[in-house]
Parts: sequence; C-alpha cells; structure tokens
Amino acid sequence: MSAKRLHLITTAFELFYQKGVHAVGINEILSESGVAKKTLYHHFAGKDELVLAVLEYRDQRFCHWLQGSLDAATSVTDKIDALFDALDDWFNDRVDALRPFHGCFFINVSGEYSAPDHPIHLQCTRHKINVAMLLREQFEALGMASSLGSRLTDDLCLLKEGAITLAYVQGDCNAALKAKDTATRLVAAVL
Amino acid sequence: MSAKRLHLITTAFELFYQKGVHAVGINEILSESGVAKKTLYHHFAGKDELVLAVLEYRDQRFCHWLQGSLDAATSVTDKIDALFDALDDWFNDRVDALRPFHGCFFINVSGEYSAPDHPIHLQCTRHKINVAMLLREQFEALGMASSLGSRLTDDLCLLKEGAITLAYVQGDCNAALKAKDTATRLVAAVL
DNA sequence: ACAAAAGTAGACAAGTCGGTCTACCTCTTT
DNA sequence: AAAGAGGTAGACCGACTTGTCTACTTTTGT
Repeated sequence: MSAKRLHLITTAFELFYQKGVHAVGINEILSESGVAKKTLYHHFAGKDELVLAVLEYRDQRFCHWLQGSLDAATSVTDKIDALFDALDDWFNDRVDALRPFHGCFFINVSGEYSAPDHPIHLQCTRHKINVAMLLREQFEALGMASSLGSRLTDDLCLLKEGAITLAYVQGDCNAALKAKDTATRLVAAVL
Repeated sequence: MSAKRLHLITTAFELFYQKGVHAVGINEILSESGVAKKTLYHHFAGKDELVLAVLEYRDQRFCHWLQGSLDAATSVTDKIDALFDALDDWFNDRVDALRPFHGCFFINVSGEYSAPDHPIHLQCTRHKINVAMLLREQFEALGMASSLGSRLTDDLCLLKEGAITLAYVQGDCNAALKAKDTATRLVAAVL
C-alpha cells in the first residue's frame, strides 16, 4: 500500500467521521493531507471509492482493537465484561486508535446512504456482520454450544448498538456500563 | 401554521430522511414542493432553521404514534410487547405515518452534526429523551415503583436503539421481534 | 543508468450550494 | 377602497462541488 494512499485514507477518515461524508469535499481532504489532486484520482476512481476504502480501513482497525480487548478474557462472563469495558474506554476516549469518539462511523455513514443495495451501505452492513462474527468466535473458542453462543451474540450486539446510540446521540458516557449491567442481569438466568 | 410552511417541512423531511441533510439542497426542496425560494426564506432564516423545524415535526409525529401504540396496553408485559410490536410495524413499513423506514431520523441526522452542543444535535438528543420520558410515564401510570420503572425504561431504550440499528444498518427486519424476546427474558426474573 | 511509476501544483470545466433581491400578484382584514 | 401580509418566478451572487488536464519533478525497480 502506497504511503500517499494510506495518508489520504486516514485524513479522509478523520474528516468524514467528524463532519459526515457529504459535508467534506475532495479539496478539503487534499489541502488537509497535502496530497495533490492528481494523486488522489490516481489511487481512487472517485469519491465513492475513497469512501469505500476508508470504511474498509476503519473496519480493520476497529475489529483489531476489539479482538485484542477480548482475547485475554477466559470465561463467558469475563468476555462480556471485557466487551463493555472496551466500549466504555472507546466512548470515553481512552483508546488512542479510535479517538475521538463520534459514534459508530458505520451507523453514521449508512445514515447518508439509505439504499440497502448501495455499495457504501453494504460495506457498513458487512462491518456489523464482521463484529458479530468476531464475538461468536470468541464464545465458540470457549467451547460454548453453538445455539447458545448465537443467541448470546445476538443479545450482546443488540445491547452494544443500543449503548453506542445512547453514548453518541444522548451524550451518555456511562452507556457502556449501563449496558454491562443489563447484560449481566440477562445472562444471570442462563449461565 | 401556514400551509406553505407545513408543506416545506414535510417535503424537506422526506428528502432529508432518504438522502441525508447535507445531500439535499434548498433548490431540490423548492422544486419538489413547488414553493418559491422567497417563501422559504420568509418562514425560515436559513437551512439550519428548516432542519430544526423538520426535526421538531418528526419528533411530534413519532411520539404521537408511539403513545397511541402503548396506551391500550394495561400491564407491564403488555406494554413491553406493544412497544416491540410497534417497532416491528415501523421497521416493516406497516405504519402509514412513518413509512418508508430509513432508520431513526434523529440518529441519522446527529451523524451529520457530531458537535454535542450544536442546536441540531441537541434537538436529536431531546427527541431521545422525549421517547424515554414517554416510556417512563407509561409505567408510572401503571403504578410501578419509580426506581423499577426507571431501570426498565433504561433497559428498553437500550434494546430499542439496538433494534433500530440492526434493522437499518444490517437490514434485519426481524430485529424488533428478536429484541422483544430479549426483553422478555430480561424482565422474566424481575417481574 | 534508465525507464516506468508515482508524485507535484494548480488551471480549468460545468454544475450546485445557500442566500439575496427585484418586480409583480393575490389574498385577507380593517 | 386601501393596505399589508403572504405568495410567485427567477435572475443573480460568490463560493464551493467533483473531476480532468497539462507540464513538470521525484522515486523506484531492474
């Protein structure tokens, strides 16, 4: 991967994440990154392809961070605690790789591309599926029954998305810990 | 309220909801509604004020619909079922007043205005608080203890936001019924 | 060493953005 | 009858939009 290409992606991500995709022009990305316009159009066919590359970049960064946050936990309840503690770190800007928190980039971007079959919306969908898969694999690695792991993953995804929205739209910086409490009560009966 | 003003608001809402605020220009709203530009700037000081008016309009419509969906239920479990059945109707375009479903308008818009103190972001925050208040009042009207009602409301809001995101970003049209199942398991221990 | 690839600055095109303004028309109220 | 509010159409403004292009320089691999 070319250094210029990566620089364009990281600069574009920061601007898109803060202001939204449609509110950021190509020229702003160019002047902010110090890259020439010709170089951008050498690497990307157009703005949409840059957006797609930015989504892929963020997906990898996010999943890598989340996996690292969960790997150490060795029991189901520890995994659940680790998940919401990680979210709490994210919401409160204690994660360098994700800072500053402006909600979920993929939720924000899909709000600007509502057509479900649009490539950009599809990329957002894929990210959410990736995160769910990552969680399911964590429970499978613990030897959890497949049906139980699937339901637990569904429940946790529901609470995770809810916590993100509460934290971002309502500015509730304790949303992750509240969701952790809810998750704990939810699994108390099963486990 | 002037008929022209209302017409501008409803037209702007449909376009904003489908394409996002920044992707829709004043001229598009004008040509779609058939209203003159001078008339728009007679009623609104600028685009931001129109956006604010649209948010207020949608908040009232949404809360009115939700309240109507919950009023008939006479027990806590019935209220919970009614909430997620209502969401299921919304997600699957069975509610004329809200159709077509493109996620939560307030989540989408706040994704375009990340600054927490921006008037538009604040209006989105206010909507989420309004919905939470509406839920809490439903349980209070049933004579539920205040602390219990508060925690139940928090849990349900978490699941509701999660279901909206799953339904919109992942295109999971069964998200509301899944969340209903999760909510049922969650309260089974308490009630 | 040399050719190809990747980079630079920035002019330019064609169109859209939010917003202002003139000139005129049509209601409603006193 | 008169007057003011609310409406129409659309020209116009300066700034910005994505994207193309020329002419030139730097970096990289063989």
